[in-house]
Amino acid sequence: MQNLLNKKQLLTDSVGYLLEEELINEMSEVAKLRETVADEIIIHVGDELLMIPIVISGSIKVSREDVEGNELLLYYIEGGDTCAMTLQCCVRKVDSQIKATAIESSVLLMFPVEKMEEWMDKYKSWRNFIISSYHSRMMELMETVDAIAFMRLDERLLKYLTDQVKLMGSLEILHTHQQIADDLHSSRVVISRLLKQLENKGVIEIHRNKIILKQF
Amino acid sequence: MQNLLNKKQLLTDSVGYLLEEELINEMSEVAKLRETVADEIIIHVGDELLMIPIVISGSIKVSREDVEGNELLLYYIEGGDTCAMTLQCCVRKVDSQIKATAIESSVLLMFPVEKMEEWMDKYKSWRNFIISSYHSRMMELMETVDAIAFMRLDERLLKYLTDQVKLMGSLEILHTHQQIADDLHSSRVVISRLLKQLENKGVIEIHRNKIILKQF
DNA sequence: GCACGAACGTGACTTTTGTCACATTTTTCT
DNA sequence: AGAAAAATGTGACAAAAGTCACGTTCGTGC
Repeated sequence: MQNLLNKKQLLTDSVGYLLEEELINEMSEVAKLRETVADEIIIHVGDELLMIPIVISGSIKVSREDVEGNELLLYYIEGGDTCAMTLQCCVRKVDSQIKATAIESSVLLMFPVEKMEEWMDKYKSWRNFIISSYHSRMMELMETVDAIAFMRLDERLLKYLTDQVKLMGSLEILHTHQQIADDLHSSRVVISRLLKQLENKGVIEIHRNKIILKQF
Repeated sequence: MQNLLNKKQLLTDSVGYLLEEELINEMSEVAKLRETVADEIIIHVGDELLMIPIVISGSIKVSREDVEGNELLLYYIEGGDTCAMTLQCCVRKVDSQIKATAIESSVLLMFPVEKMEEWMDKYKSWRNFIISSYHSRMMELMETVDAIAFMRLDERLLKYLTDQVKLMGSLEILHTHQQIADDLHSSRVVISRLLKQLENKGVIEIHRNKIILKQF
């Protein structure tokens, strides 16, 4: 019971301004709580998707990974949002095309597909929520396409750093050069080189496992 | 009256297997017919979106374009499909982020946003149609991301040519090297060079304004 | 303290892609 | 036919990014 009240509170705090109380109540009843630590992988490429997550707090990184292990960051999902794409993957019983990783300790609530489909019919607010989620993801994906297609790697790197700062609300980026290289689908050596250039320009400070953005 | 029956027929033929008759009837009443010739631009970047198209026949090319005139093909929309993204753009009164071009003479039916929102509440089949459209576009966008991020230009070029062949149902690709360069966001010289390599390998034949794919 | 591994720095070189300049061919328009 | 425009071919060069090899620094655990 405490648990149920707890879930309702989490939902009210994160998506209460979007969804009506009756729906929140229904959601509280079927939600499964999942807590993650930083760097925990939530969904692997090829996973069968049985439940759909809503992010309550924290941040999730969604990335693409091909057969050869190439990786590329697509977008982030923050508190109060969901990855609606998983819904259709679920319905169509398609395995996950993406990898989802918590980039900080996060709280998720997981919902069964059947309920989500039921809510689509029953609640207008839910429909708006899902469509809006699709739209946001789509826009973010377009931004990613823009970056890969039109920007040079040094520009993408700077964008990555500022995005990270905005997301985490801290000027300190706690990543190794290798991790950044993975997210941008580049190599460690190249990223180190470009970071050094940014340091020489006075834009960042490089420390072990940490980069500090000096001008924002 | 003839016109109305005509629209109903077009809708039945293209999306009749997805949407119920009552909805098709409603759609026929508000649809505006739009016919395009090949290479006609249907939506420019920055256009205010007032109506949402459903492609009845033909093929539409959706591409991204940034301020400096850089261009990149994102995906195609074929008969029986829609660009659901425009719906949300419409609702939120956001200007178009993409350019849509007919790649052959095509027939579209245009619908007002208000009706589309109304149908979202009223018809389950419409909801599925829209969600499914979002999902397909998302998947295609991911494939594009994969291509830009993980493939070399020669591989992307070959993929572009085979995609084109599949789409148009003809082994003859009626494009100039410049057009291909634009779609892939590269330069004419580079594309000419890579095409010549493909010709030397026996994969294609190069003619003026035309490329013939020899092995598929 | 020392060994070890992880993270980072760096020079030399290669591959991929883009750019420039100019030649050639084909089509279009008088 | 002849001029102009569009499409393509090509060599030389430059820039961006990736790769390789190896060195250095830093922190942890024994």
